[in-house]
Amino acid sequence: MSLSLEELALKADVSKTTVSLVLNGKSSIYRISKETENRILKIAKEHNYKPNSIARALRLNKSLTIGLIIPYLNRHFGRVAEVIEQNARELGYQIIIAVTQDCLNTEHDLIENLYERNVDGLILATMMNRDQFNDLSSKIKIPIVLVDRRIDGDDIAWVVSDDEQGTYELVSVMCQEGVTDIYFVGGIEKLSTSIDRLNGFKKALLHKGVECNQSKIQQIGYAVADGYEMTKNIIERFSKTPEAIFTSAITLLEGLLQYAKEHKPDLFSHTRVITYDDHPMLDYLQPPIFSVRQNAEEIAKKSFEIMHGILEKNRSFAQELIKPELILR
Amino acid sequence: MSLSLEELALKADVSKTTVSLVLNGKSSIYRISKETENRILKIAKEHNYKPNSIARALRLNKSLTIGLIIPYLNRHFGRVAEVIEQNARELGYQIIIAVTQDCLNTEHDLIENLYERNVDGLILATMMNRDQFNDLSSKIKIPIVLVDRRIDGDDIAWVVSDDEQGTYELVSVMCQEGVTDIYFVGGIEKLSTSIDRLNGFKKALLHKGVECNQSKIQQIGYAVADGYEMTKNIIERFSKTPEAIFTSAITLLEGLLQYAKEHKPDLFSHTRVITYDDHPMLDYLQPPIFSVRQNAEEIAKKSFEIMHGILEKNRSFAQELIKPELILR
DNA sequence: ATTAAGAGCTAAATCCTTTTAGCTTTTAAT
DNA sequence: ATTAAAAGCTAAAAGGATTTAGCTCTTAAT
Repeated sequence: MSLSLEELALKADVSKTTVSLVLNGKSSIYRISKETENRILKIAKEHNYKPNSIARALRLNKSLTIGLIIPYLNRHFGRVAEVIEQNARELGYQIIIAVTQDCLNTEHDLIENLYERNVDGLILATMMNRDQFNDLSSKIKIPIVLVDRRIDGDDIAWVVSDDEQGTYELVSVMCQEGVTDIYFVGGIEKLSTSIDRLNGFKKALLHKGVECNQSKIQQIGYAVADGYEMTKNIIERFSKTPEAIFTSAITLLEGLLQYAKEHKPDLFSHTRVITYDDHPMLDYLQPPIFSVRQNAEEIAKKSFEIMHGILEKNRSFAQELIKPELILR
Repeated sequence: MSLSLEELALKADVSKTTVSLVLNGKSSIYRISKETENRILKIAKEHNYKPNSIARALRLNKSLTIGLIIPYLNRHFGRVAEVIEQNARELGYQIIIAVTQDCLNTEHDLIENLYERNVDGLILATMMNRDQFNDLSSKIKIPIVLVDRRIDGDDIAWVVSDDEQGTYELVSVMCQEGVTDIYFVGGIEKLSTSIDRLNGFKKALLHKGVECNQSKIQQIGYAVADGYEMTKNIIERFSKTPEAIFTSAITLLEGLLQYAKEHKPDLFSHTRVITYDDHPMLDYLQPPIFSVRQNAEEIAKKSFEIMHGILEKNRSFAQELIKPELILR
């Protein structure tokens, strides 16, 4: 590494206290003379002095490090992570990423692990419910910002896509076209993403005067295989092919496509498919699949902004719904 | 945070030295009695003692943190990062991710930044050439493992996909079918990924007795827009539509698809398209696009393995070519 | 009874910064 | 000439772990 404060002090012929004060901009408060100040600054610059971040973290009890815990580093969360990282770095923070694979136990382990490793805050795409989260909050004395998946509560900070509204608008487009026999291919039931998307789905139908039949709703999980399974159920269980299927994540759409390719090549001639989440490759699929694009950049930006506000400007929690965008092809 | 060594020592009625020795498994070396040892272990367990990682890092000059610098957190690098993270965590390491956006200056800044932040090693998808890398190596006293992009050199550790072989095999499939009028849509020219893929490309043609015409080779960059541009060049510059186009990354394929959609909807009726990198959505595109799937998991695993070997088993550098897989649809 | 060896443990230094409390010297005021 | 205030700087502690050198007490040997 580079020089230490002490070595600088030696070269400048002052104490390390003086060097530290000068470099931390406290010269005037401590009446360090302009001359000494300049000498120190010059020497520090010449030697490209950088304070040892670990010693600093120990003394200040502040590591300038944020933990980011997400289910996967897939397209969506990869983009979220990328943007959080850039925003964080600009303000002097580092990001430590950890991946849960949507396993609650793993999530708990990772939180504990990062907490012990002295991160200053956690940004979390959680699987916890409210009780679990409250338990955690009482144990952990660093700020937490939820991302992508929210938990109801007046004092919980979160930034999520407006899943309900996005789904509502997308499904409404179908309804507008007279298509109301729509099946819901959903993810992990208890997550806010599922709850909100299902609510938006039902609302759109209701708005058209159609009560949603419970048998048209499936919720297994967010894996590709789950999408395959649910599609299979829909196709095989009902004699009539559906007018439309809504998949509530891009992975579920992948599962649907896989099933269709293997067992139902003519699916698209009878059935419209729409999906939450967008993907550029959808532009090249026949027939066109309408989608809802989440604004990953904005989600990322806001979530770090809130974290930063809590850490440095002692703002308190905040909640943000980020508008997604309809993509009609 | 949890208790400190000192507080534990107080409870166990011994010095903090003793506690430290016991917890670090040095009881017998320092002749700590079984009785004392057990008492300390019990108390430590009861209070769920975890050493303060920052204090430890300061004292040991070892942060158990690895920096991972990659161009983007896209599908490929996202998966690589995810697997590196999991492997690292199992062995007690954390990963700090930073993203260069394929900008050399950013890369330099990030390396410096992570180095100052006391990472123990760097895993790097670099844009540097050999001289730049040597410069860096002489300044930076931590191990570096290159990933995805290699730099020639006997003492440089890297793990990359066997780009030449993968491309050779893929292009050979076309040649086997009698298609030899193939265009190369390439990325950043000086990177090993480009050099190796181009070599594989040429080799496949040569093997079929076809000398590759320089005018069929384009190399701008790895962005989607670059793929669009190169496709445009190929289509507009030559009167005859090509028999086949090879895109050397999935982003470039996206650019091609975009151009085709906008300006050349019948491209696929005349032209075969093949690509480096795979993507599940390719399964659902018409016509089928052959591809080469990189083994991101293996690349990730090996690169952390090498890093870990250098850091803890004082092995030296190593180099690994990971076999990719042909996907013929 | 003295000495040597061994058992069992610990004081203090170290890693590098930050920060508090206070020291010495100069200048200004009476 | 004395005192008070200001100027300019620093010693030392703190943060929490690791590690070296060495202390004290017991036991065994002569």
